[in-house]
Amino acid sequence: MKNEKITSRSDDFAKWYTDVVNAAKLASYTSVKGCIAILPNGYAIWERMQSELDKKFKELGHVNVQMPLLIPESLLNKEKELVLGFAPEVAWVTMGGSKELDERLCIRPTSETVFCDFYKNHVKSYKDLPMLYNQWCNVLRWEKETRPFLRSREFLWQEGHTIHSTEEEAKRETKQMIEVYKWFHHEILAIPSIIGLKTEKEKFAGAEYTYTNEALMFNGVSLQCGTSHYFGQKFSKSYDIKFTNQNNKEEYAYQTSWGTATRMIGAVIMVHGDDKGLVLPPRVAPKQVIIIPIGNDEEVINLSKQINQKLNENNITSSIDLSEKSPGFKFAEAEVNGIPIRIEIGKRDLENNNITFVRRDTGEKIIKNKDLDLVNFTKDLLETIQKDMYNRALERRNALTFEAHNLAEVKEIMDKTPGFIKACWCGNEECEVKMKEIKGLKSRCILENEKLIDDKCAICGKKAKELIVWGIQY
RNA sequence: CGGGAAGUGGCUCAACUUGGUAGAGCACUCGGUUUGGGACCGAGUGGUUGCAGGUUCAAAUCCUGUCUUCCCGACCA
Repeated sequence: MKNEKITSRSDDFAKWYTDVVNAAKLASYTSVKGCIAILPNGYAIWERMQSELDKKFKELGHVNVQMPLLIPESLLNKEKELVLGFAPEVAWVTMGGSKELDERLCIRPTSETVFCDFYKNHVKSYKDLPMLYNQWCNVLRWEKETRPFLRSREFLWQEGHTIHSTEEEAKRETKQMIEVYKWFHHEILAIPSIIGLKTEKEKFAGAEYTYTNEALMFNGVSLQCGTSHYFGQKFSKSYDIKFTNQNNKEEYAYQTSWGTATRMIGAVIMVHGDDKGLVLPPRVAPKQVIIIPIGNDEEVINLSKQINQKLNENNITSSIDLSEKSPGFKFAEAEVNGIPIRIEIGKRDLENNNITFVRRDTGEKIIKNKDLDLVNFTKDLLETIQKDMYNRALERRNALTFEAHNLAEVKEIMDKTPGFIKACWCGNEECEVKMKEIKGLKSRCILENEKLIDDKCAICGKKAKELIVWGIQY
């Protein structure tokens, strides 16, 4: 008897998604709209993501700091474009105890302003630069429609804020960090994302330009998974951040910021999950192996414990399910939780000198002699699963990536399925607005290194300037 | 923010139309038998019906407001 029903992914994708979040115990709703409780299973995934990203950030010279949660209104107001961009979704603190505050404080939706305020007082000389700061924190944005992980009001993220003495160095940082996000998605999350510039209309408020990392979910809907912004001297001029350069002249500093959030957990679910629940890529799985002994036979339990210990001693995260549940229950639970490899050991195996490996991604059962080279076999299998998951996701993305040469073709594609649609664009915002009329299509990003597929804009027919990937988004 | 649906033990739902003081399955606890795809038998624990107010002798049930969730749309740095 099933106690956790998961709606089929093909019947109702949205329902399937929330069913998986619940069944895998990743998050739970709370009494505040858009503020979810991230449960141990969900948080463990976030910790794996943090640990991989944090390591990479530090390798590249970044250090972690923690800035305040509250931002005085006057400070926020210094950068006009940023204020205009964020104003509709900012929450305010107006009272301190029972006393009304002289100046209201905003709960950070992002921390450019606070970092600028800090840099203003701490950047004196070119010798102080660059400062490569990052913080792991929560932010609050008063979203109207919320969904667990994908769009919540409060969410966890990291925001890097760097400040440099030259334009060139800051631009290099911007590009480098979007490449980090791409690397992370491809190598760790097994998600074949694409990166490119946002159009003027879609870029971050206050940025000179924005790079984005865009992933395609199983149902063909896009999800922005990480952005990296080049600010040039825009913020440093608004916040008066000057340094003395090598020629003893005052100069405004050059800045960047980049961030990615718990939304990536949603991406992992929607790219890899199936009707049985979550499927985790081994490199981000908090538990890579679960051992399920069948029956209470002493020999079975002992062998299970030995295997568990050996795997853990060799940097494979393994655990053993010794609960009183029936084997079938344990199998189903391991599946809903997305654990990449399940090892089954029962009397039947022992009699034949076997242990059974089961892949979560394919369901394939692999029966091996129990004297196999356990550690190397498991490591290889985990790598195979990681690679296969990436390739399947890539195949799916390719199958949902289309080219269109005019609006009629765009409509025809969208009538069948959403996806990434490559089409040329003249650079005019009016054409973006027009495209949006087709089921809400927006430009995801500009493809920089691909040849134009047309010399005309697919929307207005004027001279094409860019090749754009269009899509609908979460 | 507009349109629609729904909130009843941890979960899924019944009782609501026709007001009379809440019931089932699963989960949980205990005992026993089991264990290769979500085990079985027996005995228990647990809710005053999202929240607030109103009508009434009496409200899960009728009315008003509000909050939360889901779907569609708008918005989404």
